[in-house]
Amino acid sequence: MTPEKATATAPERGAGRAPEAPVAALPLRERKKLRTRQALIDTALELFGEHGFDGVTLDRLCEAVEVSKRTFFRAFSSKEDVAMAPTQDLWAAFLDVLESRPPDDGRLLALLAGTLTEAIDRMPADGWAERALASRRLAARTPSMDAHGLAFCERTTREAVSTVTRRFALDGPAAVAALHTRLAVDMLVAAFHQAMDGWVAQPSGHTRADLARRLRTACAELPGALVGARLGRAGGRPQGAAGR
Amino acid sequence: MTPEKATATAPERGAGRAPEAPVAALPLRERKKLRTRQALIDTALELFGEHGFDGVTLDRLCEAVEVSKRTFFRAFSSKEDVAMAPTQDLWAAFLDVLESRPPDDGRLLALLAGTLTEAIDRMPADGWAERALASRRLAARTPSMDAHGLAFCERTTREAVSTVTRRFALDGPAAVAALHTRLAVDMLVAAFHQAMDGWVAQPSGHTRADLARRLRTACAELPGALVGARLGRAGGRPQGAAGR
DNA sequence: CAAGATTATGCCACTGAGTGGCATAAGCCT
DNA sequence: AGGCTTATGCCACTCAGTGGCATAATCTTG
Repeated sequence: MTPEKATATAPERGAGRAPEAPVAALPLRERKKLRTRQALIDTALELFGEHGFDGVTLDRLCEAVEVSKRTFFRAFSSKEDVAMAPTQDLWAAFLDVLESRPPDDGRLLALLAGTLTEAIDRMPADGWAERALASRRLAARTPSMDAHGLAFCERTTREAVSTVTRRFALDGPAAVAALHTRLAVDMLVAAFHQAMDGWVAQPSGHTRADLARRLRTACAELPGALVGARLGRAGGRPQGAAGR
Repeated sequence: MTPEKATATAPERGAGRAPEAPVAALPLRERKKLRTRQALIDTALELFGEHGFDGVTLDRLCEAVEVSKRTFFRAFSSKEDVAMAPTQDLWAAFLDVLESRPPDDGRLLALLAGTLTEAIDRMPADGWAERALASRRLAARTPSMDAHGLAFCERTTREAVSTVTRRFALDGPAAVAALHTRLAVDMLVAAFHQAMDGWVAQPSGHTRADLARRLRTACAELPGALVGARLGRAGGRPQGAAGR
């Protein structure tokens, strides 16, 4: 009723995560929308973290942010959507970087890994890591979020494949190239998941830099997993655990 | 109300997909339950195929099978679930085979691929391929099914990793072995998806054998995707694919 | 700066998925 | 056959998500 709706909640958290547009210098209307959106994300992550994803109804969330449910669904496509905003922002940046990256002569996988690393770098320094962490921890214990996350990942993968196909020429017959592209992106995703899992699991030190480091490590392990992963001779000396 | 509920629909389609139990020789009660389940699957695939996933309400489906909605939810955990039964059966068989497979000295990925091939072989010869095809085509145009499918795949992957970890010793440090195992399973999944996509896309010849063949092909391409996928010199001769 | 065109929001009613409780009927066991 | 177990049907309910329409805010133009 009163003019200020979302203004009350999340008062000065201006730092948005708009990939390319400078936050200010936007029409007032847009800025307001972004603020509402961000307030919904922050409040949602907070409430979900406290009471669990299923323990908070949309009505409750909307009430907390002082926004109608109708408005919520104009900003997000589903309840899961709002809780996955950090991940979605990352991959949106990934596609963005991929789109503008100069052609390369090296390996496709290296190109993709570099692109994702740069995307991580582009995330806002202020609160992204915290939000991403909260989001991932939530997803880990919320099946429906996990499902939506996977679906989003799949959509993104397809888009990445399409972009790569359009922008970068691959050696070999077209059919084989298509196969390789898809598999390469899948491998990047697998490595990223691996990195994310480790990153989330650690007790502290959740920085973007550390996530990027873990991504590099996981990518470096890919060849080993493919070529080197041999089954042991059932009882061979367990020098295995010594390594770490 | 009348005693025969699901008997009317899907009268003689006895061939279930129970992985290990002989269909007959089960308590009557169980057989009835299985019949209802199968009737729900068949009718669902039929109705969904005709009117789209969102074009059929559960009430309509339940009415067609003459079963109450409550009963539906005792057989399936969600609307998506019923439409994904074929895929779920396949992976259940995969885990089953993996559990009872003798240790091996070769590559992990080869072991996994062989296991999945055997699982494909175990699917009922009569109608599985048709159901799987209908299910996949439906999933392709139904986001929520896609999401659920991915989530199921993820759960299965975790279980497979856990089984491999328990039953097969891997060379190398434990942490690296865990990494390799997960990545190897992910690669198998990627290859399987690739195979499935091609299989579904072809106009005819949807047999289990052909699916298995496509799986082998996709697995064979994995090394190429990892090691060989080089970005072309923008016109350099395509000798890249030769390496295999 | 005022008036009109845009566009976001709130409110209301509605569909449809999914759940819990309880009575009943079917299959099961002895 | 009679009692036990378990599946089913029915009913009422919660909650996610949508469409329509009136209102109010922002933007644009003269």
